[in-house]
Amino acid sequence: MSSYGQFCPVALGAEIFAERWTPLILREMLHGEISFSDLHRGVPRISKNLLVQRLQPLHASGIIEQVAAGEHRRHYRLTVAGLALGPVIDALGTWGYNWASKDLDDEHLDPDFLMWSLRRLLRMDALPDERVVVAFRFRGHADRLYWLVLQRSGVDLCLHDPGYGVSLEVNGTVAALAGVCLGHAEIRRAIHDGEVELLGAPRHRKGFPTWLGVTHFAALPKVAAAVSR
Amino acid sequence: MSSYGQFCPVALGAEIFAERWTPLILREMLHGEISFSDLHRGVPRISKNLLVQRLQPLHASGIIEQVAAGEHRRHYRLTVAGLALGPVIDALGTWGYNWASKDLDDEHLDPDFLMWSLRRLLRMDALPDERVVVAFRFRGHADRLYWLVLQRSGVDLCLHDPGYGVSLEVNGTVAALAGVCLGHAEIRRAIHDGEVELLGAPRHRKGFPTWLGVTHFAALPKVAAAVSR
DNA sequence: CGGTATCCCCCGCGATACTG
DNA sequence: CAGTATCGCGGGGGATACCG
Repeated sequence: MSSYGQFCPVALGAEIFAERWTPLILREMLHGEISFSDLHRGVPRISKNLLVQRLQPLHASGIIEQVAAGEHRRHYRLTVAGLALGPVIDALGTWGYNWASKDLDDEHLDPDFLMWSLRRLLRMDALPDERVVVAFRFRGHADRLYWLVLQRSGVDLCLHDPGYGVSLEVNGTVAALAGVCLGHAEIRRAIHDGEVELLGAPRHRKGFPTWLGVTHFAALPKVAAAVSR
Repeated sequence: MSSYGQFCPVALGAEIFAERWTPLILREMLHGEISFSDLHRGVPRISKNLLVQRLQPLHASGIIEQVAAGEHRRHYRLTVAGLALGPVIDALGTWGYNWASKDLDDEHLDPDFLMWSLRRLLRMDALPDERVVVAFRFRGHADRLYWLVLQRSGVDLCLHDPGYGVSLEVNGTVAALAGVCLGHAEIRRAIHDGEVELLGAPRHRKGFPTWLGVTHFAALPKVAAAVSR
């Protein structure tokens, strides 16, 4: 029995929404049409099997649908009912931002997800005209390297050297850059404090801080009583 | 691993909120201080074991706390951080009301929960001065009887005849009365259509429709596109 | 009332391989 | 890329009994 057995609107909503992984899947889909692979990149710790299992009831409930995306490609997209879940995601994220995002433990600081977030938060209009390749290396994760290929026409995240040469190297802690994404820290201050180190030509070191955006939750009025736990 | 591994506020919120049963538990607690037993009555299909298991992380996260309630009694209560989850419950219920409350299947129409809802939705100020005992019997659930003891000083729900004598007898379908609670149907119309039958003195049959309230979600602006599924 | 303690079963989920 | 198929395990959770 997967039903709560209640006709209460909260219970009816929870049957669909309050399922493990589902809020994260919906969060990704709120950014627009998306392919299965990109969806998986946004929620990397879910298995493909389980992702499919989560998408099925969302489809059956009329919350998502599939649309053709070129030859032999399909994308997922929210329906009107799915878009109506936006305020729920927003309310949940607002709570999470105010009450749970201050002291993050290592468990929440996956560099894969950080890179995917940095990619999403890039301020496209602030990027330089030339192509810039930025390499990232994180303390405590020496085994993983990332390359961000920045162009105004589009941005790529690579796990292997794309071969164009590296314009800027970023070394730092995941915590510091996550704090920047969340708007809890200033990138320039993190650099000054040595939590993030930039290696490259001065124009790229100067430019980098201007390319990064922050989550839209950072624009919320702060809750004074919110404590770190 | 119970963490999503993401520092995103939505993920951080979901780790706590999007757990099975948790939204229903929080919904009950938003009504104010509550004892373990009453909490269980509002979520009758959860086991006591599991209810305790769900309360523990809420306590550890600083969302709920326990307060003394007389000698040897304790109640649960939301903290400030817990009250801040109110907008999330509200957003979820709003979605559920608009997109999932139109066509309910039997699985969602548990008479136990209906009675608990009726009890909560009674308009205390509209009750008569005298004590009135209302007995309920539902089609398809002939084995279960309920008595609602109405007094302006307080209301009791009993599973055994309280012995004061019965002033009014209500026979009907769970679906019809659930529709009334949700504001989808008018109780007078349900009576006229034979979905609900009242047996008793005329003044009680006249009074009964005035005693019932509807969920506050019914006051929302209707979403035109919302379909029944 | 307000929970613990214990037993045990099932299925949710991860790992791995495969397909069009 | 976009999933499906299969196997196997672990623990989530139901049932029941107990306790202060």
